[in-house]
Amino acid sequence: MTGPQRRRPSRAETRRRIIDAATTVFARQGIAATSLNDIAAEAGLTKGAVYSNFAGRDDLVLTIMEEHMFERMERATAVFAELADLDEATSEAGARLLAGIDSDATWHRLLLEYWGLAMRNPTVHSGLAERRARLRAAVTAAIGKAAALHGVDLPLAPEHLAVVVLALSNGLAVERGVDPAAVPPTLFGDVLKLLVTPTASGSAADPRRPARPGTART
Amino acid sequence: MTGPQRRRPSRAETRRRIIDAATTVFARQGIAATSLNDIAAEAGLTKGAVYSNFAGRDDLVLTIMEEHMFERMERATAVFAELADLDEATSEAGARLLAGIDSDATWHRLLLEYWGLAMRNPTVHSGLAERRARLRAAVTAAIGKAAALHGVDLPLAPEHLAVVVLALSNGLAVERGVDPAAVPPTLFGDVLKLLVTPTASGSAADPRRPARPGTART
DNA sequence: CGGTTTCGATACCGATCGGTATCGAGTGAA
DNA sequence: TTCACTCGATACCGATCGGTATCGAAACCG
Repeated sequence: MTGPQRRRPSRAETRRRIIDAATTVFARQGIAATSLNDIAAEAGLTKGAVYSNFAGRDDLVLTIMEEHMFERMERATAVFAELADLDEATSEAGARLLAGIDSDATWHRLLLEYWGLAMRNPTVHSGLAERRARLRAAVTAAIGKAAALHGVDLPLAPEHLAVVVLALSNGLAVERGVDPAAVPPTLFGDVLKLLVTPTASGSAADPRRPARPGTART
Repeated sequence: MTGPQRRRPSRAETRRRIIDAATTVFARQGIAATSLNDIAAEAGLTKGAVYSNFAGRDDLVLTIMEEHMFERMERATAVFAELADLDEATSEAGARLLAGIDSDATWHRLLLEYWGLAMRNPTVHSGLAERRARLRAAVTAAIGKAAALHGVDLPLAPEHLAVVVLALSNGLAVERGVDPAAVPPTLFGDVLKLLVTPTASGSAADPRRPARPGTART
């Protein structure tokens, strides 16, 4: 006996092959420049297989982005690991975030292109907003936890700090894509350190406190 | 006499109408989703007029982005105006930058989409890199000038601070596009303040510098 | 084994794309 | 007034798009 050899791949296998192929081609060409034929060809299948497993192009794109966003959120919280020293924690987190910018460069491109779609499509926008809010909440929690661990008074609210970290992650990815030399390896960590270090004049989020008297010039 | 009435618009006029129309349609639909017919129709012309004034679609796109980048660079340096008080300067700069994020929201979308194209097209990439380097230099100079004016020792090198400001501008634009409520109006200014305020433990970018002894300054 | 269902390949559709060839009206100079 | 030239409208091209209809083989099931 040759065993229970499948003559036809299971539906789940086919679907996964399509998703993986689409991910590959999206990373190579971008979402807008990729046709269903490109995806099917990459998967060694035809358009028929795609339409048998997905409602259409939009459905396929949405599925892929959802999956990647889910996978990515889990890693995002792991960045703010529990380290004993605050300086080490910030520089380490910064290093990991910058490393993520490089290793997930294609992902950043995809996300920003998807963001562009979301800006013009309410349905896509609401989906992205929901995912993004969840990611923001996760990062916020991780930051708050790390701050409590090191017993530091953050000059910014954890939720605001989370927004800044996410913004920097995307923004620095853009700058690094344009000119890698413009974004030195320690920059993210340096900025992080400044953002978590309490100032002599108190919280920046509480502007009622007077400015530093030493530098006051009229 | 009815005067020297032009029976046919000048070439420059037609070219400008096309550029303006393309800018409008790009802002509405994005670059990738806009066809030459869309542009021509918006301008009240036809494809023939476009091909008579531009080498092709890519040439038109490049022309528009170049023009906008040039216009934008001039405004970027004006953000760091000369204000007497440092706190006021940072919050004012932050407010202007955030206002720019809102008012130029469509521009940010266009720039990020163009960035996505540049990531996959070496020619576009080099052009964008050159423009971006110039913008970075301009912001760097403006920051250095403002720092000197206020007599403050920046914890980060002006050129690095410029990169962070540019990154935050794009990154916060993304977050604000997803969820405006996630980016409070004072956030940019608050972050800026933290980034220009010397820390008690010394400069993060230049650890050799000793801790700041009070307000003493060279 | 046989009838039914599933699934993906194939062929095909209308629409639209960027780009080109052509042509006629508008234009400036002789 | 004439003539060479400019410039944009028009018609058209091949290619390609997302999507659909169909059909045969494999798989499932009683």
